Amino acid sequence: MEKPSFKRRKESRPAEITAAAIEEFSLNGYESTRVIDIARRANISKGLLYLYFKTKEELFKSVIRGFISPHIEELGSSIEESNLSSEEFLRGPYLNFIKQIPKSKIRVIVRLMIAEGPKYPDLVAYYWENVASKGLALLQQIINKGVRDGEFKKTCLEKFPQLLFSPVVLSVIWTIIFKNQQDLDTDAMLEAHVNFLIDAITVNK
Amino acid sequence: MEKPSFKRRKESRPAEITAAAIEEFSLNGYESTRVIDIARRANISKGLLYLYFKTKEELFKSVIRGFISPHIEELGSSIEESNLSSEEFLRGPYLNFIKQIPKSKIRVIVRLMIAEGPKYPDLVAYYWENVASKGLALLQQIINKGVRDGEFKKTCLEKFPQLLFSPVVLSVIWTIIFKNQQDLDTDAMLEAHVNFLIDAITVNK
DNA sequence: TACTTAAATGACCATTGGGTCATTAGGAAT
DNA sequence: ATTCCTAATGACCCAATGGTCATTTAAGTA
Repeated sequence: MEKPSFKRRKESRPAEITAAAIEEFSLNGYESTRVIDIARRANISKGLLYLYFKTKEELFKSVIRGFISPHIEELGSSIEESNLSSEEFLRGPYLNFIKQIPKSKIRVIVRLMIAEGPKYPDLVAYYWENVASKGLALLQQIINKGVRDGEFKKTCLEKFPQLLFSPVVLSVIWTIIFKNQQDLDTDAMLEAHVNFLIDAITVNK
Repeated sequence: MEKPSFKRRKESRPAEITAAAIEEFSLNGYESTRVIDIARRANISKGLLYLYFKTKEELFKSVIRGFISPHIEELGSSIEESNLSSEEFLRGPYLNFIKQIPKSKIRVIVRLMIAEGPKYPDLVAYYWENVASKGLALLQQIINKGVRDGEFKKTCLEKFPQLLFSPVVLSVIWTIIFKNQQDLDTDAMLEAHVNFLIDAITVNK
């Protein structure tokens, strides 16, 4: 347990540094985070950090990329279980997935993308291609399937699947900004929204 | 027109500086914006800027506060015209109001609040008290009135008026981040959303 | 045990950028 | 014209920080 002692651990270093970096970046954003603080949190010297990452910027990008991959997986696996009806999918895997978003560290990514995105277009492009566009396509797919199967009516959700997702965005932003002003029960809100939508677009009655 | 020449213009300086600051902050965020760049854009020296604003941080706060006031006015005046039914209000003044948000410089404020908010709690508090909470209250008021008047059904919008607003947030974020990836017709989306909601919650049929 | 490799250190460098202040000069008043 | 006040300047100061590199030391090997 103790301080693991400053031994040689080539393989585990990058992950440790990355983890430390997430913490620091999430605390202060990119610019105000000092490399030395990341190094200290990772229990290494500044010099060693620069042995594994060429620059602060490279570390930053590495952090974001590393953080995204796991979520792609998760997204992918949701698609697999698609023997469910569209309604079942939305009420089940989809709702569960989005419920955890405002509570997870995805907040950090969102904050960093908004704050630093304009300065790192290649990062945004990466994020778009690997996460956002895929998520959007998934939503569209689900909705279209519902319509095709006669489960859902034709609505603006076909054209703007973002509307299904927008409360998630609001939840994330809210928890970043207004955490100390007013709590928002994001679970309840997201669930209410899904119920509301399904109620509004299902065919029968 | 020419360079206005470096004359004494005590009264107009603060506004000029503030305007320049908005531009620069919106370009680079808070940290990466250098005071000298703001000064240059305002056609003054760095020293003069410090005659009108004690620190970079004070200037930052001043910018945000100055930017918010006008929008409070606008919000206020919307309430005045409340001889409209809730549906009319939503389709009319409300829709017009939100349509312009993703196109206006409010983007800058949102970006800065997300990026720097955690570091300036007093700014967030100010923003919450003067803008966010008021806007939320207005929404709630409209919805409640609709329900009271028998115009709307009882729905989750009563408890989560944020759901009415969430596509606006998504639009703003989208235009900040994915401007270069994929355009989003925010006008169409916001209009579609309002129509959709009203359709789903109006009582008759 | 002696030797070698490279992981790890931290003192150091160079630059950047917020903030200051002695000095200059516009323009109003006499 | 002369004087005076202060808006305006920009050279300067210094703390902070990203990045480097000569040196140290852990650990594998013969």
